[in-house]
Amino acid sequence: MRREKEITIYDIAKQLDLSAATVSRALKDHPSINKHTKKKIAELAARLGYRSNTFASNLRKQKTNTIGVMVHELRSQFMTSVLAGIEKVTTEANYDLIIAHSSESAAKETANALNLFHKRVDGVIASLAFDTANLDHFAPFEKKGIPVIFFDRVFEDADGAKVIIHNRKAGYEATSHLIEQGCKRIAHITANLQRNVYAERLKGYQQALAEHGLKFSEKQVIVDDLSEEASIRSARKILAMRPRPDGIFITNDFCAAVCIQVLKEAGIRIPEDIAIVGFNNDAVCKLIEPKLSTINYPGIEIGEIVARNMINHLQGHSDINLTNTIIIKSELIVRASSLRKKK
Amino acid sequence: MRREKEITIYDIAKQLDLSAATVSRALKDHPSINKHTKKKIAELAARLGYRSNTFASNLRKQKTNTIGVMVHELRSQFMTSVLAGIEKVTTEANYDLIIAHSSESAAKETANALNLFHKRVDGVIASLAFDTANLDHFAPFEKKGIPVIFFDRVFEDADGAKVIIHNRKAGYEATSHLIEQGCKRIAHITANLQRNVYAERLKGYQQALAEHGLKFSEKQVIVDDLSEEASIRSARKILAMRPRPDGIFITNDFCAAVCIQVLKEAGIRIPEDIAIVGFNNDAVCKLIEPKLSTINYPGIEIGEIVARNMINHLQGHSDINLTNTIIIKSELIVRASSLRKKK
DNA sequence: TCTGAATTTGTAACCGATTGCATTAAATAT
DNA sequence: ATATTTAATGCAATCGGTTACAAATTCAGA
Repeated sequence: MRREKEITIYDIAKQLDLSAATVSRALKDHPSINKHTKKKIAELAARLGYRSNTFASNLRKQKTNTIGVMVHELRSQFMTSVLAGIEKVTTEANYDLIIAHSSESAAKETANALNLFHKRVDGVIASLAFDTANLDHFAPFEKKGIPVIFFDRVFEDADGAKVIIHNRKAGYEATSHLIEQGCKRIAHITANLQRNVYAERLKGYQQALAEHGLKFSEKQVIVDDLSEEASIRSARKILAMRPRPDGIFITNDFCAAVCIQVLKEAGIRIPEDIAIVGFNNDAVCKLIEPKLSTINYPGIEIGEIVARNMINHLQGHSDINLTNTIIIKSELIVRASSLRKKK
Repeated sequence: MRREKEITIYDIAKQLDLSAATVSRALKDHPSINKHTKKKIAELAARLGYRSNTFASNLRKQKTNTIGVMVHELRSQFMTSVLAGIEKVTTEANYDLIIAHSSESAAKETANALNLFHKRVDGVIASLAFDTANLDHFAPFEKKGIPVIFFDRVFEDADGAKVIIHNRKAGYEATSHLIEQGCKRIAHITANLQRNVYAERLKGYQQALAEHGLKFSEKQVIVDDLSEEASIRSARKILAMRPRPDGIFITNDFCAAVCIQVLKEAGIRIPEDIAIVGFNNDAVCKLIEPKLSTINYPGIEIGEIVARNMINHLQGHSDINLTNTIIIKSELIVRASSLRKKK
């Protein structure tokens, strides 16, 4: 298991009686190298199993060809879809990814940002943690001119590029749909309202209520953390409400699935007694009984668009500093959990 | 947005009238540097916003501090759990990850291996694609002495380190459980039998049948690809069997969830008419109706153990070439989908 | 045959951190 | 006061690829 010596451009140069400069240029198809020479070099390189040393190259070029991705959680359908989309685009463009996840902790997010900064990523793609209160930890990137693009969880008022869906509109559509299905007392289960996604969905919910002459009450809004335990807690709160809600807009499919289960066990019929709309269009929507109405939040597309913008910026084809916000289409998908009226 | 000049150890050295060597040693806490000097250097480094250049360091040290992870699919609970486990351990040890996924294609897997090889990862952690037929594409790593550890989908007979569960035992327990619940005609839905995980589970299934005096028939084994469409196809095949099975051991939870849905729609009662056991213990198990019995396949632990072994090897604390196979504990979790008898 | 341009290749200085081998200074022993 | 350790720091080469600039070669046109 003795390691073979690594082949360098100097080895190739020596064998062909050329200079390292010529080999270097030939291997990257520089126009001023003779075609015939290029072919000889390429052949020998292949035969010797030459592999370019990225570190030497990066050191000299002062580029890392690496993009940092900061996410709040890896283990959700949505996030893995986003990552798959990012990966597709960046791989094609020959960029590496460093994926860092904060486990929903602002402290860990700060540490991750610092780490990526030290690793000298060329750009950062980020979705904020549950309790992130400001963007100070992204300041070093800005100071050095390193592009940062946010997606999903963002500060909508902050400067900087972001890719999001129209959360308010989505919340509005989900709630309006419940109203159209005859719901009069619609509750809302959501998470930390400091996060734009939840705050905006709430606004959409309120707007729909207002426009249809239903009055809004803070008591109908349950804020917790979307974990399994929180979901059970939330469902129990719904059961305890008097009068009981006849519709719920839940800001996450997994949470909705757990709630449905608790409600069903308590003898509630869905959608007859309570109609429910979730959010994200995770695979679980189609597996539970009844199937879950939801808002389609297309992770792959989001990932592809974020990554495409990043790459274009890094390669000088465009400038994200001129872009502020990109809004991706999302739409309501109606399934059995909210369908009371036959068309 | 003008980029500030990057600070190097030379800048620090000059300002303190020291040599770069001293600064380099001080920053990594080398014992032969005076405590007082170290403190001065650390302070100035912090004040100037110094960040070490990984490329220069890697180039000199001939190490990348990067581990390549090759997976067949990102978008499953199991795999993201494994990744979370790997990430936890490698981050602590200050290693980066490059994650490459093959989308279940052997061709893409080969390309990924080559890519990681050129990126000079220090080690590789891999789970094989659906149709990978040999390990030739890992030969370059072996030749250079780069450690490769396989997990989940492996070639059990091949040399090399691997981390797996006892799939045959798991298949045996799942099937035995169904038999104990009174099932007489037990079908098995699985995937490509070239993959050890499926082949072994099948063996366990056969063994359980044999030991309990039930006869095995190839007609009771359905092999497809575990996608949603395949799962529907498989469920329809079950419905068409005469006599109809009264128990099914399905080698994947998602597939089992889809099957249950199709069967329920056809009027089959679960578990009364057909009892079902899945595999993996994904979140979906507890969300569907009835809740799914399954084999707990602990992704996080697998990831942590694989990564821990890799790091220990890389740091010289142990040698994976002396290890062959690590078997992780897995166990049957009984839920409503298979529970016919009350205790 | 000679000149200027075009083509092709070479020279050498980087990029920034690491480390074996001095060297110097300070402390201890004789 | 001198010899011997011990502690602290410096020197300089090295890792491998890139690129501005210089040099050599070839070719066309006069």
